[in-house]
Amino acid sequence: MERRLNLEEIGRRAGVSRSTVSRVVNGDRNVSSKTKKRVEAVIAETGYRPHAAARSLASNSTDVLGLVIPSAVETLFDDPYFGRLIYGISRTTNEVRMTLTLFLFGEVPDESSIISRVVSPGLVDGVIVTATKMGDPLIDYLRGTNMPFVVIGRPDDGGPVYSVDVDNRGGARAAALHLAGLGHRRMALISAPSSTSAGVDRRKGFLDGITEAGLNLENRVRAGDWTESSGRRAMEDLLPDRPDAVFIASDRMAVGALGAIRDAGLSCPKDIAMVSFDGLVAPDQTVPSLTSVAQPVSKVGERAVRLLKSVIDGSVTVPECISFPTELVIRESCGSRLANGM
Amino acid sequence: MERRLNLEEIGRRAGVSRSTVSRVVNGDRNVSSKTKKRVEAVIAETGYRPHAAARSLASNSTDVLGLVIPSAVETLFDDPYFGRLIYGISRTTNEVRMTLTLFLFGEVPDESSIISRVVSPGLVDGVIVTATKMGDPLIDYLRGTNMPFVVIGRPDDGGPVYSVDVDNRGGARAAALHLAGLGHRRMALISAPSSTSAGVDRRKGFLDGITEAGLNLENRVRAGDWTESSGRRAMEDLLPDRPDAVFIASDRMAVGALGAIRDAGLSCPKDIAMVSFDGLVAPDQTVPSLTSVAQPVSKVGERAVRLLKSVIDGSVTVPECISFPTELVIRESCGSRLANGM
DNA sequence: CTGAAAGCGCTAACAT
DNA sequence: ATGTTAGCGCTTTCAG
Repeated sequence: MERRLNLEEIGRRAGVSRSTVSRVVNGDRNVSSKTKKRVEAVIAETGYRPHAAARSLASNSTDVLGLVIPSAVETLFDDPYFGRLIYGISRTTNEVRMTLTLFLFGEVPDESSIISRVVSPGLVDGVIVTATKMGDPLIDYLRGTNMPFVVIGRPDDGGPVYSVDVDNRGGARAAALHLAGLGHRRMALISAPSSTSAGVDRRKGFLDGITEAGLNLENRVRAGDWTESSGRRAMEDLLPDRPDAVFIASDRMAVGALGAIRDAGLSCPKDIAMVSFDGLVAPDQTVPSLTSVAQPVSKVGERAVRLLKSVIDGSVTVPECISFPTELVIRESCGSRLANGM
Repeated sequence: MERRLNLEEIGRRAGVSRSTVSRVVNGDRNVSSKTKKRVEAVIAETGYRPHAAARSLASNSTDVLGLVIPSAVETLFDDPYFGRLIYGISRTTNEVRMTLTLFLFGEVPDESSIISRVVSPGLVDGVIVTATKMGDPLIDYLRGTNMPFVVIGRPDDGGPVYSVDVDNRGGARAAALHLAGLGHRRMALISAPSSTSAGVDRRKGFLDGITEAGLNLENRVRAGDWTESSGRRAMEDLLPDRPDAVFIASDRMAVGALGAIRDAGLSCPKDIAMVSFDGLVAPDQTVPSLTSVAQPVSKVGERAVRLLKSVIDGSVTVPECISFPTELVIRESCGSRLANGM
């Protein structure tokens, strides 16, 4: 009859106690190398793997971390942002030898049942929360639990949290100043939803720059929803107002806008110059290539994991907001190479 | 002093035993409604949540399922396929009240350590394996364990597994016949990697159709790697051979190819007709809109979850391969509307 | 309908 | 360096 493969059984076969086997498995130094060899041999030949749940229960730590993505179902398919972010998070999670659990909120009815699972003790050691809508109750809810969490983005109410963000405002401001420096006067904005912190900050930053340059937008402002088609529609809607340059709050929307410009028989950057945000579209994927405010997405993911780990193990205890700089990557769509005679 | 919140403590406060509380939590019918009310009240006011690890250990089931995506890092960012698939899987996982854990293999060194975590008992009840390279040892490895698993795609060696796939071959064949019916004779193929089953099957299917139509491809075949830029390069490389129509094994690559055609001063579909595969690009995202063999990606994900659940709970015990039909969605890029005078 | 009691497989403090 | 022991919080017979 087959015995269940556990510490006790491995110990029996190796002629040691279960504690010793546990020590070997966990790399405890207090084991003679002779014993260690023997135990490792038994483990190898039996294919023994420790039972994760038992280990979690006894050690009160799961080595699992959760990634919560609420209400972003539409853009998740369409925007390379989340793929990149998940990649950065996943890679780092592997690196620190943990496991990643994904909590994707789709429709609203999911929400409460998922939330309660997120904070269920013994499932994850901590969570990363991303793409939170401004005023999302999730943050407050998490504050009320003792589940460690890190927010990606800027939580709206300014309350103390651990967070990782990029300098959306500064990046968008730089875009405005760059376009103004190129001589554009009738600038326009295609913004992202003001329900997200990135949307709000990029809008503010662009307006900062516009104001600094002594310009204004008049009515040349349209709202997109991160999707390519929303960018196209916004651009179509904007064309009658004859902007000479436009800042678009995401690459994905910019790709849509490029289509609208082309369809209207106009040329970017000659008729309309364009700067977008993200830096996630390769130069050879669009004509013209996109001048874009690049954000280090996978670094953000990596940092969020490391920060969360520090919060979990108690090495960081005072809320900190990490912000990564953004960088204006100049390519063709802004027309500055043309302007410089290149 | 604060007591730990567990079954025992809830029972103490409600004046019942821990067993009764457990019954209430798990919806056991053998509890008087009076007792049930009282216990539920205590649970609500204390915010008690059962300890997942303890539950897993005692019940020998985690209610967690794993999604394994090996070696697909490049396309994960770029191709809407994985977003859609993850969405379908995640939605269904929520629906059946389970939790989803993500195992993303990045670089090779990750692999063995992740694999061993995947099959670690007490972590997940079963896994869905996707995007497996042909000949990937992972399938064989999983066969050697008693971890339930479902493969998305077609495992290469034909051994018995539970799998969910789409009719790649039939769909690609339909594409060939459609183009042939439109009168094209110098057809071309931009294929996907032959290291993947979808790549192989779409290629075979297209060749089936070409042969049936009494045509051949001569040397008008190029290989892409699923990315947009590979599609662009392949198309550029193909143009000197003057194809009058091309089948491209994925939408993403087709978008790249469209750019190459445009840059060459040619027109799709007038100069080159095009049919691609996936049906994942909205009609308004490209000009012309893509005629594409649509596959029901999120349904595949949903079915995989349900099948896996059946395997886990033992209600399905004989390996079955589920295949979803594909559907040729005719839009502009194939030129059939022009041909019909529409 | 409810309670008592025996584990699930592991960790960690303690003892030797 | 190794073994002993007492839980971790839950489910699940088994009694009653």
